[in-house]
Amino acid sequence: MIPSISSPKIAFAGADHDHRRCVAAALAAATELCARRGVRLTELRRRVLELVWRSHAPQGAYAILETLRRRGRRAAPPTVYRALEFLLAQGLIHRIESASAFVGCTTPGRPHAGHFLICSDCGATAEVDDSRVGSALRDSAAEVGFRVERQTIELSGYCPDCQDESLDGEPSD
Amino acid sequence: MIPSISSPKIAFAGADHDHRRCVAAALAAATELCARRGVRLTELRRRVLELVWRSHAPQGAYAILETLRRRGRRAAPPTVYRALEFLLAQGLIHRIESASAFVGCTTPGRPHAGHFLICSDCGATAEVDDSRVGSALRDSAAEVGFRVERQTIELSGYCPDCQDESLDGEPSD
DNA sequence: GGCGTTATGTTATACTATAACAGTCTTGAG
DNA sequence: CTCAAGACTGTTATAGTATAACATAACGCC
Ligand SMILES: [Zn+2]
Ligand SMILES: [Zn+2]
Ligand SMILES: [Zn+2]
Ligand SMILES: [Zn+2]
Repeated sequence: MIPSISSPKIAFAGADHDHRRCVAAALAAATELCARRGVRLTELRRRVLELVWRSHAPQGAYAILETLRRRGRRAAPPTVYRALEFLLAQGLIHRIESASAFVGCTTPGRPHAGHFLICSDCGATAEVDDSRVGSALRDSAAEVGFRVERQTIELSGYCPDCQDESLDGEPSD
Repeated sequence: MIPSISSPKIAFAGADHDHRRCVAAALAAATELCARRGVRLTELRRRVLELVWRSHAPQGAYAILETLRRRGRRAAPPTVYRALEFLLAQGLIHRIESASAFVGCTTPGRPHAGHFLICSDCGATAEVDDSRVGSALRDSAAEVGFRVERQTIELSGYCPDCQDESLDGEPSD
């Protein structure tokens, strides 16, 4: 195994990527998925999903609310939280506990239990599903007789882009 | 491998254990540690630590506040949060992000990055430090060029005691 | 169109956490 | 011992996150 020079796996969307494609793909997948399941991706839910996908950094509920209002929609906290609740239930978004914020799911459609890499600098978040992590956790839990139902795995640190920048002389603060 | 009959590792304090010993041990360790580091485990901080250790279930800041007040101490939210901040900095407690609550550290004294098993039924929480999990996560992050600074790993599910109970006929909900 | 169900609007409130400043206690230098 | 600097705590106010409860509106089936 010679991983040294080979390009790393892609996990973080580059700073230059065409994000409109991300959003469009997420909305298309959500539309298809909800249709297949016979649940309603209403206009409000679609707009909230779109705002969650506004960036790859987790979005707070009140930031979403604020934007909805600026765009002319009547909205209060329950408006947003109910939409988020629906999107969570459908597996279209995830909640980042350590940030009290929400991020779009990159592989909706089937159950999956991955983990998140969250850049402390730019906020960019990558969703990773690594079987080694899952099995290590399952083994570890099984050894003490614990039955796992839900997992929250969030690693904070620095994404490739922000590590590079810190070399360029920007005082890390 | 025949794990069936062999007793599992101990991670969860049994429902019957003498919890006063847990508290006493935690306070003693904290006293010793703070003395060695030259930081002050004041009366308030000690009392807050004791209240965090009131149970193996994570304790909310406002529950601690409430108890402090009932016991006659003048206290407001900052009183508690400042003490919790100190205890976190000294590694005497951990914050459970998915519960916005705090739990005593079972192995204070040196840096460690383990994970938590949290019973959805009784709340009991076990702190586990499994090298396989750590290395799986580190490998996984390294492959995508992510530099990990902090990790939040919280597994929700059912502890051995509560799995047993659910078999005893108690309707699961 | 009537009607049950689902979704959204609206108001109020609970829960979690921190800012800002004042007063008190501890500690060590002189 | 005294006092000044720093650390700790008290106090008030407010920010940020989330939900309860009830009213109204939209949908979808008959
Ligand atoms: Zn993108
Ligand atoms: Zn970054
Ligand atoms: Zn105990
Ligand atoms: Zn339990």
